[in-house]
Amino acid sequence: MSSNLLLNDLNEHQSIAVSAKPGNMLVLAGAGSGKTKVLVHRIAWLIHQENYSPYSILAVTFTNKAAGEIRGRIESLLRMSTAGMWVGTFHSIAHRLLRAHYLEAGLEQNFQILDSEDQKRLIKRAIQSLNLDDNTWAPKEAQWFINNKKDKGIRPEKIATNADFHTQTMANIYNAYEGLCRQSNLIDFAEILLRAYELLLKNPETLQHYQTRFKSILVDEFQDTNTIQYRWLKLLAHEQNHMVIVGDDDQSIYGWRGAKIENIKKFSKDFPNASTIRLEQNYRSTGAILNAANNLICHNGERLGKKLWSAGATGSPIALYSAFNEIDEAKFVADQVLEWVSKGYSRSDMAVLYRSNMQSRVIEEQLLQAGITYRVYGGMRFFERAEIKDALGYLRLIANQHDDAAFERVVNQPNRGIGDRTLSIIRQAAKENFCSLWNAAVSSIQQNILTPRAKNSLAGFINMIQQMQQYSVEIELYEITERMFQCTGLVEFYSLQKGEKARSKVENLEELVSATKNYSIEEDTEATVLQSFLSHASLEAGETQGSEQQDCVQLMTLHSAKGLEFPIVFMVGVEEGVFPHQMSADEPGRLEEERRLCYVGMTRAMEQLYLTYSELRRQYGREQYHRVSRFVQEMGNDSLVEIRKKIRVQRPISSQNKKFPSNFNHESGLKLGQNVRHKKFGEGTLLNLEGSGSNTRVEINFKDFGIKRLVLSYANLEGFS
DNA sequence: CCCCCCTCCATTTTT
DNA sequence: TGGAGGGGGG
Repeated sequence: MSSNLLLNDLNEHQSIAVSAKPGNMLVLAGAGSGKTKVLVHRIAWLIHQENYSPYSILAVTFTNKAAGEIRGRIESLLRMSTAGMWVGTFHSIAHRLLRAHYLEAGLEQNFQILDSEDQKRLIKRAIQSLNLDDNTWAPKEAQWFINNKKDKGIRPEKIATNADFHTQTMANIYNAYEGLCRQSNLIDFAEILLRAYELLLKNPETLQHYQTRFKSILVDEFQDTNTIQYRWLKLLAHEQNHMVIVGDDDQSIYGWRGAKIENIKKFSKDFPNASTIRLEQNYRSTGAILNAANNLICHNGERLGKKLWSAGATGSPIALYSAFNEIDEAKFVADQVLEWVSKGYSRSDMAVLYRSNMQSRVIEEQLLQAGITYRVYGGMRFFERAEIKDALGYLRLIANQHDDAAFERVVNQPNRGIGDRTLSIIRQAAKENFCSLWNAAVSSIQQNILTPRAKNSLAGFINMIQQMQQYSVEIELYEITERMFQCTGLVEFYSLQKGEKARSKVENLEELVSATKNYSIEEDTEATVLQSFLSHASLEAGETQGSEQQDCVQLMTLHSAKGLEFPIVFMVGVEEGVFPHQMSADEPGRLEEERRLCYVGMTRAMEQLYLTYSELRRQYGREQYHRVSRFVQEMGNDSLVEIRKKIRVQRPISSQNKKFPSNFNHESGLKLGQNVRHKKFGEGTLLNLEGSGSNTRVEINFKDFGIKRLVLSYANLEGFS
């Protein structure tokens, strides 16, 4: 491949970035400026022009999707396999290091990954093991605390002993949780990064090996790196290698989960010889959209500075629609979709972007009513589904009996008579002997401290796992899975249940078998295929929906829209309190992140951007008036045009009125709002009446006792007026 | 031991 | 308003 070909369809700045002499480089790449293209071409350039071995390249991303895209584009550009190249997410690369150096990292060979749900369960156990109340000490909050500390590289012993009681207790929970993880040979997501960092920090020889191996380190979406990710990258840096970081401070929208926008500035400081290249030419959006986006983002202070421009047409102005209520807003979107479809656009050319997931409901209802197919992004992924996690739980126990998280999950799933009573005895034993639940279960069978029934069931369970474990070394992965389904009765359990839900669960389990059939081990480690598959399942949770729909409107949050583009974009709920969100509006820093989120949303649109807001919105069961978002005004009015529609939509009669029309007559002869007297509670007003005959229930607001629900036939009410 | 009802709560998400 | 989780009852 000639250098010409690699630089052929690049603009001046892209070309400079791609063909620069090897050295540290910061590429500030605006939205739609060909960031991935530069990354991919840079890698190709290093290989072809600078004679870098693919083996010496490390490319890091945040999502599997981005990593896959880089891989695919390199492969099609260079027509070579990327097998020797390290291209992956922070987590997958850190995991790869841990696999290769598990001893130095203080792990056992068969360590497995804990996803956030499992993590929460284990934290809950840690809380209980400290004899703390898990209502006062919410596992969710502790989980946040622990992950937050890990993201900053802080271990429990490093948390000041003179800290306040709350922090102290949290540190204790953190510590106890770490103990449980060690015992079960498990690591959570944050731990993968922290361990990999500590591995390199504590083993200079290993560090040196990778420093000399990776001659070029390329990082995508650098503005999203957190403290530990940055430190890890900095460790890998060396005089003899160089780093190319690509990012956009204006698109930093993950501050709330630890991303440090400052890392970009830190990079320039820590690598003073790094050159900076700006990619400002946008190939995606019309001039009108870019103009408004630029205007908006100028309201943020402390920017590195960047102004998107386009060589293309100005296009039509951004359309602003002021809806009467959220139903009207959704109807407007549906109407416009139909109009664009009639002009020849595909439904999949259009996306509806919203700030929070709950906003999708009304939109979905109206699209459904208009007969428009749609797809909602987000939600359960394949490997996160309960039935899949059950199956994986069994596979994990087969791979490692001391995996407490897996043990807890499947020991009584499907029900085999090992209830909470038995389990708490096992948990107690495990706690006292500092051993895994598995060992505790085995010894409590031997010691005869369980009821015969429980003992039997438990012994059966232990036996079953042991047997499957024995088989597992001889047979293929999919055979292990199929056999596991037979032995555990998991598929049978779901297929005996009725309904659409149960049917899809069985289908998912079958899908898991085909996933195991298709799986082939990616890299050579000492890990077994089973272990490797389990890691794969944890690190790559899979698609949201099993099968891609053909042609449908895309519904997603603004966050999940990052990196995507659509000819037509609807940004809905552009109101104060919704966007910017109420909870982010007060703090200047968080407001700026909301503004960046708005910027990200706008720059998704290629041809036409709609902004809609609703004057009246039903939220949390009450109606509230909203003003248009401050962001709209900040966009300036030279690229905006307001759309008006004549039809006004009335809200349907509220559900309460539907249930009880005004002429409602109950067989009891009682009327809502009527005064009644009760022997014990005295006088009150009848609020509600449900059911009939002996099942009739009443809700009464008593003067002295407040609202009570009673069964009418027992209440002996006396009506009066 | 399971199911139902009540209460409480309510951004954004990847790995 | 609606979903999830906890507690109580059958």
